[in-house]
Amino acid sequence: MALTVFNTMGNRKEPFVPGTPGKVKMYVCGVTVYDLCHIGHARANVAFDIIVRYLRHRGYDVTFARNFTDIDDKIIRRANREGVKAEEIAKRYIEAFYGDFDRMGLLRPDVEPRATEHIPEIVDLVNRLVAAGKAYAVDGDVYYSVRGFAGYGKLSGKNTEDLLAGARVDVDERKKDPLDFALWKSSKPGEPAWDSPWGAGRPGWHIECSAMAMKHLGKTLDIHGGGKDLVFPHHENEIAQSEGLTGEPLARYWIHNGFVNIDNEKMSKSLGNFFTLREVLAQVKPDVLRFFFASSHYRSPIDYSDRSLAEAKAGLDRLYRVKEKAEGCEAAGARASSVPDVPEFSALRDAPARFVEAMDDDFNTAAALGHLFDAVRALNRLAPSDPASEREKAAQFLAGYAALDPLFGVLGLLRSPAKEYFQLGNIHIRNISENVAVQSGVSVAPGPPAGDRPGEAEILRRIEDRKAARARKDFAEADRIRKELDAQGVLLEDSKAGTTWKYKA
RNA sequence: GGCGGCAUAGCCAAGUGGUAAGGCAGAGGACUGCAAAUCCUUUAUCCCCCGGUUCAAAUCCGGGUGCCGCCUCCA
Repeated sequence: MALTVFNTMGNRKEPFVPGTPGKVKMYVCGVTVYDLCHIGHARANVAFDIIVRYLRHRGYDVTFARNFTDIDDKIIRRANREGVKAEEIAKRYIEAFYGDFDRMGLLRPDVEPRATEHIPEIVDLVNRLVAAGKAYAVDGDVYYSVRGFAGYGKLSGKNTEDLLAGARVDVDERKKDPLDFALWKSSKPGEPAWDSPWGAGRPGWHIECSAMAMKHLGKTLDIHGGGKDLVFPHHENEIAQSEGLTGEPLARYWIHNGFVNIDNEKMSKSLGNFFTLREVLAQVKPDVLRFFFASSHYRSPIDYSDRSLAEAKAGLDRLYRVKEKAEGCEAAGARASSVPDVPEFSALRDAPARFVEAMDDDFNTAAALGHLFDAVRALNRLAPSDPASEREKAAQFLAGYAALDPLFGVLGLLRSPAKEYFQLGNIHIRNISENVAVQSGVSVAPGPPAGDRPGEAEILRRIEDRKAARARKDFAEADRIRKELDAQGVLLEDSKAGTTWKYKA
């Protein structure tokens, strides 16, 4: 079986064949650091995180690069508004980015180039484009001549005539052609600036990616990714810049993720209908968001709502319950044996192969999850109600779980111990987000009233009380205690091995 | 105006020619002192509508309808 990916270039699925067998050079467009990340950014980054994890699972040696755009008009505007330096804004939001995305369990890229650290490479690239007659300088600005690049529009399926007809932007008089775009922008007094052959200025938005991709990964990438909104003009322009110079394809495969919608409309800064990652993480654990993203295909739009998050949480709970049981078996001293070779457990035994089959089909995480749930049902049949006394079942259960664990890992799920997932309140999370909110001047929706819940010591004491009541068959008292805790957001669960507890929401 | 995508049960969501995965919610049963969890059974005679191709279509073709995205900074 072969991995196939949907290539935006050509709009179809193709067998995945990297330039060098076994190696994948991947560049994903990162964020412009002028504000906190929203869940749209989260989706994009989770999508590519899963792609990287899967490619590695498949045995590829992946070099993953993702940039920070740390200089641009929006950063400068914000800096002016706050009366601080642009680099300070960039620094603040890069830190915030890590704060949010490390919690999401996103792999750190192997290379994380920043535009401001590649000015010489950018200037050099612009210089060569000018020398090649592909670009021209006017009053300190440098523009790319779109008409001089025959392939313009091949990624987005546009042609230059239609683009002109549909142009909604005021034409800059200094451009030779309305379609031309800036490679280098001259700076106004007080703006961040770097020296260049055309005077003081800063890079245009698109050129940094061309320069950085070329420097760190070479002329042709295996995968170039980003959100759907980057197809035009960003990636189209990158192609013009890079291929205009090298004459070789910028990327073999172009992968673009779909949007997060709110009420069926694209979530975006300009529409104002967005939630920051931070707000969301104040209310649900990072895994819940990851599960939510993984339950749809990465190219489909997904509608974000309280309900969809709640459903994601319910589904994820089911998976964590399996992990909880595995931890229970381990704690009881069981060691993995093997899954019984009978048809009843075929879904479990076949899970790794089915998972790969689904993921090979353009990273179909939704189908892959379906197979994992099938496997979980089979695995639950092996679950011992008391691991300490059912040694054989416990050993078989552990064997089954061991087969699934790496697959969950590919999706970045079940990263926490189950005890933590079920028993950790999110008080600490609220504190973190509130602190950062103060720093960045961004409001954060209050999380659930986690502070009202009883702590572990208190809960264990009540469990002991209830145990005593049950021992003397005083079920009215036992039920009263359980209901009381239930009302406080704590769920008690009895089993042969004893009583355990979980926070409900 | 140009280009592209989507429409599957109460909700979410896979499925691109062979007779509807999975999750959530719901119903019944088993287990349990009772719950919860778990297991078993069950919930779309049918995949927006109308034509067509085919032995066979949710899946292909044509025509509608509805929704969305890009064409402007944007994951």
